[in-house]
Formats: sequence, C-alpha cells, structure tokens
Amino acid sequence: MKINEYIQQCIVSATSRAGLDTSCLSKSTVSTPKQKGHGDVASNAAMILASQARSNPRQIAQTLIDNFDLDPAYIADVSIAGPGFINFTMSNDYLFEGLAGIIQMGENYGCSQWGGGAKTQVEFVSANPTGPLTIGHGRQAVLGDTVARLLEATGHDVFREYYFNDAGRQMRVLGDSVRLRYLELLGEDAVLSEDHYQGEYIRDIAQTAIDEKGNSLKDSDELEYFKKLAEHAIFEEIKRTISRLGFEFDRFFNELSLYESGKIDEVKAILDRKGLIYESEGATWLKTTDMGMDQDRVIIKSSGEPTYRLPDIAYHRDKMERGFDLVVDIFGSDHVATYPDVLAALDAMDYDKAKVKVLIHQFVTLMEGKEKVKMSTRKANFVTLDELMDEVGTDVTRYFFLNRSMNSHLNFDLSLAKTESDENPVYYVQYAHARTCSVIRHAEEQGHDLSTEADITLLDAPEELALMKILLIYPDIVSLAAREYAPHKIPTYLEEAASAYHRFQHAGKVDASLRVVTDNVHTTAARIVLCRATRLVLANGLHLLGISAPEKM
RNA sequence: GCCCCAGUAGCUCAGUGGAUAGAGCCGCAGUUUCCUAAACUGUGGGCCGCAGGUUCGAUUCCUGCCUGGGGUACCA
Repeated sequence: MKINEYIQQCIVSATSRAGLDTSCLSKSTVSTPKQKGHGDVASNAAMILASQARSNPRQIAQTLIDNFDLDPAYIADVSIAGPGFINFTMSNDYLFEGLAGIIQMGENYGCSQWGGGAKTQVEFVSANPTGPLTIGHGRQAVLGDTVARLLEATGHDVFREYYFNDAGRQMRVLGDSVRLRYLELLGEDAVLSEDHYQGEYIRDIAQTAIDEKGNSLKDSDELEYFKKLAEHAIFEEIKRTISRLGFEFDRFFNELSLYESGKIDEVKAILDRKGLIYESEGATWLKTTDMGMDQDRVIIKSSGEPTYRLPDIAYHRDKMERGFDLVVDIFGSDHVATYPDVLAALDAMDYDKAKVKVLIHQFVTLMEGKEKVKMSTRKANFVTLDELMDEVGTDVTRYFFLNRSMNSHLNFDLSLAKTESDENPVYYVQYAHARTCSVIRHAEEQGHDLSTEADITLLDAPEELALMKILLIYPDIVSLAAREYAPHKIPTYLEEAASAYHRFQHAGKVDASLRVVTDNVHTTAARIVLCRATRLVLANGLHLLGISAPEKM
C-alpha cells in the first residue's frame, strides 16, 4: 500500500477513536515536507481539526498520536512540529520492500493502468506545409509527443495525429512563390512581393521543377503543379524532422477529406436543424451567442469559402465519431480563441465535450544573446528546428522544451544553447545514468556475482536511505504529470533523483566504507541493487521524455 | 474595452493554503593516490509585480491596478 494512503487511514481511525469529528478530515492532506528534518511525510490534520474544534492544534496532534496504531513495518517515528504538523518517518523496512519492488517491476516501474486502456487521440503540430518546422513548432511537437508518452505510460491507448489544410490562401501563395522562383531561375523577370515565402527552400523546390519540367511551364499560369510539388517536398522535410525528434504520427489528417466525405455538409445540416445557423450580409453565421459566447461567428464567408471554424468543428465531430474516449488538442496561445466555439458546437450537437482536453502552450521567444529574434516563416528569418538539432542535438532540444511549464513563455537563448550546451541539466541526468551503468560494470569486472540474492537491509547510510526515498516516489510523479498534463514535472524530478544518486556515489569518495564496490561481498551486492534501481528509474524517466539514456559518456 | 497566459535570487525557471520560499547558471572558497570531477561540499544573493480582502495561516485563493506576451477577422 502507498504510505500516504496508509497514513491518512491511520489519522481517520485515530480521530474517531479520540471521539473527534472525522468529517473535516477530507480537507486535510498528507504531503512531503520540503524541508529536510521535518520527517518524510507530514499531515496537517491536527490544524484542520483544531480550527473546527477551536482548540490548540498541537494538543490535538498529541491526542491523535496517543490514539495511533501505527504498523512499524511502515512508520518508524512520529513527532509534532511547528504549528501542529504531525511528521512521520518511514521505516527502513518499508523502503527495502519498495526497493525490491522497483527491481521486480523493471521497465514497467512508474507505469500504471490509470487510463484503463482509454482510446486517446493527441493532435499536435498541425502546421500547414508552407515551410520547415520552426523552433515554435518544436516546442509543440516535443510537448505533444511527451504528453502522448505520459498517457501511454498511464494506461491509455494513444493515437498521434497531425491535422493540415493544403487548400487555403497560404498554400496558393506558397505555390506562387515557387512559380516566381522558377521563373527567376529561368532568367525571367520575377518579383516576389512582401507576402511571398522567401526562404531558400523555395528556390530548391523551384530547381526541382526545372529538373522535372524544364522551361515548359514558363508561360503557364498553372499554380497547381507548383503547389503540389512544394507541399510534397515540404511534407517530406517535416516528416524527417519529426523522425529526428524520435517519434511518428499515426496519421496526417487532411482537412480536404472532410469536404470529400461530405462531413462538412453533415455538420452544417445538423447545426441548421438545431436552428443554430443563419445567413446575413452574404455570409453564413453560427449562433454562438446561443451557446454562451459574446458574439456570433462567420462559418462561411460571402465568397463561399468556409472559415476555419466549420472544418474544425467537423474535424472534432469526426474525432468523436471515431470513438475516442479522450481527445487532447495541443495549440499555441495564438489559437486560444478558436477552441471555445468548437467545443460549444460539439456540445450543441450532443457530443460530450468533456472528452476534449485543450492544452495551450505559450510562445517561444528566440534570443540571440540579449537580442530578441523576430521569427516569420514568410520572411525566412527563422531558425528551423533542424538547425537547432544540428547545433545541440536531439536530447538537448527535447529537454529544453520540456524543462518548463507549458504556460510559461519560453526564452530560448540560442547562443547559450550553442556555446554552453555542456552545462545543460540534461547531461546531469544522463551522466547519473551513465555512472550507475559504470559502477555495475565495474562490480562485474571485479568478479562480484550479481545474480545472487542481496541483503538490501544492509543499506542504512543517510545517502542510501535518501536515494531510496526519492526512487519510491517516481510512480507518483508520473501519475501526477499525466493527470495534470504537465510533462515538465518529469525533468524536475529526474534532476532531484540524479542529485540524490550523485551524492550517494560521492559519499564513497569521502568515506571509503561507503564505496559501492568493495571487498565486502554483502554490502557491494546490496549497493549494486540500489544502483540498478536508480538506473531503472533514470532510464524509464528519460525514455518517457524521449531522451536517450547513455551507458557511457 | 473584453478574454487567456505570465510577473519568484544578477540570469533562466521550479514550487505551494502551511513550518526557515527552492534548483541550475553566474560569483567566491574548498574536495580527486579513489566505482567517470559531466561530480560533490560550503557560501553570497529575495518587500514571491503593487494594493486591498478571505483565513488560525496567503507567494499560493478572491478583487482592483501596473508591466510583458497572445487573442478578440468574412486569416489559420
């Protein structure tokens, strides 16, 4: 049993034994104190009870302690501290049991069945193929993939999807940009306007056109060929970038298919039947005011072209129809206004909008030293995700994007990432993992037989106990990160775990009797078990982040 | 105007209705005949944006304000 649950149970029964009202205990929490020396686990129950009973919290705490019936297999010590906290110290036996559990679980340590196999879709990136993925897309790609990994680890059946539209104005401009570069390469006069895409990749695509078609398209106004050529080339590029990041999409969903399959018309018909659509000023409007919004929205322009809202609604209805139990959408903060209408429309069509979880992440501001770099795909003054990975590698790239909460703006200092990448905390965690491997190798080389049963109760140094404690909370961290869709909690935890391991191994430098590999067969075997458990936790955690766990550095 | 996100150490950022608010980088001082020093130890550094309110207790919750970012399109 989890120690927190056990403690809460003990508090409830002690409270009722003491004749106090247990009803307010649901407000009490069992938590880990942030200060060392305050025990391993603390409860504020006495303070809650005291405010209810209008009496002294420390006295209540004493009453509870007098009525405790604690199992020494779990709890070694109890004390009252501060304004009335009850601090519990875990028994070593509890830690040993947990340590053995980690080894037994192996790669599955940290995973859970919380999701119950829920069919889950995660939609992210969803950039139209007008150019290479930028650093901004990179944040979303890494966040999305990691949220997906977290959900997989907690018992969800996850499907990664990329939604795109190759029919809009952006794509026409893209095709025209290629056409103009094509003419330019043929020596014709061609001028790209401010609105055209000016990146070098456009010229490369135009060169492909020359290789394929020579100058045969010189006098043609045909855009479709250029558009398709560009779309194809750019998508290939995007897929390569994604694969460098270490994952794949299960599907690229083209908005166009919603028109071809009639899904757009179906949605229009359903909304119409519900009386939620009307015509005005030549356009078709959705009565979002009937759904609690402050203004109605155009879904079909007077030109006859739908706005993004209609296909977005149809796409989300399609997700519902495909039977997903959970739909996670990941958007940049510039899309923050687009989803409430979609959810409202789903609701109006009698779908359960609670199945949709929208995650909004803030922007990446690219810094070159102290200079802010303005990024625009059109003006081609962006740094691509590929260039970033060329500079610092995939592991650092992923770690950088995952290290911070998604609703914080991310200041990405390019010069720092390039020149001081050695000081990136990702190496700190990876190095701890490499060290565990190294010690285990060393023990084998010294002829220690690691296959025999070790007596882990020999582990009792403060560094050893502290390390065990932190390894034991890993599953809670994974659950929490998944439940809150907060990938950044994993790197934060891993840095702490790595730190505890570094201290544990360093202890042997200061006090030779604490070295992992010694002549003492018994302590060596026990400490190697702890190293193996640490290696598992670090490797599992890094894998969850899509970051490699090197055996040597 | 209205809506969303943020404001915490010199910098980049964690954190939380509770005990003395943390980490990394940067500064300073140390640790290796040794399982990787990509490490460890010590130390300096803070009106947790401002002002009210709720609470036994607020950096955390509520209200207002200030600053920055993003929305508020018949762009996506």
